[in-house]
Amino acid sequence: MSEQEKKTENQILDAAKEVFYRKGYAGARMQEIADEAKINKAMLHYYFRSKDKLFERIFLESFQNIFPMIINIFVSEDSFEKKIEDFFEKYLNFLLKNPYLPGFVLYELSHNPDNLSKLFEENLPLGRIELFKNAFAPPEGYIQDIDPRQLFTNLLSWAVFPLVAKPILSEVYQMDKEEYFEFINERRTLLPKLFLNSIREK
Amino acid sequence: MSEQEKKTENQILDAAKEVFYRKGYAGARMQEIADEAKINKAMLHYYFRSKDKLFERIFLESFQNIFPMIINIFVSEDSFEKKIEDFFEKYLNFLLKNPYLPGFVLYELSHNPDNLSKLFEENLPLGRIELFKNAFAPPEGYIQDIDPRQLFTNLLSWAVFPLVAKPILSEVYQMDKEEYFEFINERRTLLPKLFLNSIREK
DNA sequence: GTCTATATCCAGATAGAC
DNA sequence: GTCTATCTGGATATAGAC
Repeated sequence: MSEQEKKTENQILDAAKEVFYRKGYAGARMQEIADEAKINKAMLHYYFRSKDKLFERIFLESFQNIFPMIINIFVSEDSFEKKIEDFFEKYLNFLLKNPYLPGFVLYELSHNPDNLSKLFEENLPLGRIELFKNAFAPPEGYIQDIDPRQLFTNLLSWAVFPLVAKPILSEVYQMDKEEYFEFINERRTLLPKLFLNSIREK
Repeated sequence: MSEQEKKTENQILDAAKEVFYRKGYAGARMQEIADEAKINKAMLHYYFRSKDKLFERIFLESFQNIFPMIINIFVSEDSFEKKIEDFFEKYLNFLLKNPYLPGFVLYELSHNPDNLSKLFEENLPLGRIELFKNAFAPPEGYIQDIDPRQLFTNLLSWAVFPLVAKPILSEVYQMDKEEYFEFINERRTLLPKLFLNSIREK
């Protein structure tokens, strides 16, 4: 593949990501992607054959981007507290750079649950339940009799939801883009404290 | 309006809600709504003129359903602890009965942010910031120097996110529909404890 | 008010010249 | 590989008979 082809392909992929993230699969238009990529509509089909194929490419990349970081953090040998800190620090950082990603993946998954289990099998390590049980057992000093999956859900909720709900929350709180960014940014240090507090044995 | 008309209209509204919730605005098809309502496609237009108008009706109703309960709970004269308990109890109960509602509203809002502020102005009480400041000031015994909006965000995240992310989480946790329902149900009593813990002064 | 048939439009995809 | 022009299917919407 020539340099020029590579460049065009990347232009298309960037544009497609942009449009699919904003509009979703059903709402996206090939014409809009072409405009955004500053190329001709026919070229899209030349490079990617169909809207489906182009979408699949974008979706898979996005999907695969979401999980590795979480898993890596939790299989590490660090202390429980360090894992929690790392999670919020790194994951919020990642989400701030890709604010539309979680909403996109969540939405498309819940509207096309068909290949969901296949997707997970192919892209996530087996034995993921055991992984949670082990990685998510709070040590002494913390409440013991809580389903680790509840705790993990809480962790994820605090990190992801404020980005998915950005349009609503920034409206309710009357924040502009920068203020909301800063609001999320504060959570990087706030959430580890609150989360550990929430399960601390008294 | 006759009884028969009323009945037909309700059939359509129920069907439209079902389909829009599952597919979103762009993905929904008038034909599918007609089938679901067991009527003719032309009847849809006779009753609601256009897809846009039908959607608007469904969306507005859904939007208005989400907020009143939250507000009512937090402007009550109950103790802070009671408010938190009430919130999770009632709101999770509501969400369990309407599992697709939050995802639908979140998604459509983030993809059509145009009329968002108008929507809020017309459907939510003024001075909502003051409302949060007052309703969300934790009393003595709790950490004081945290932005109340952060706390409210945390509250909402724990309640709403697990439903929006149901397809993913139930897959990761390998739960079927009933198990996931029970999983959410457990949170009604779990979350108040954890949330209050998270901000308790030591 | 309800239906069938049809108009209109638009989006995805392709043909074919260069 | 890139473009213009065009095909085709499908979706919203309407006309018009009953």
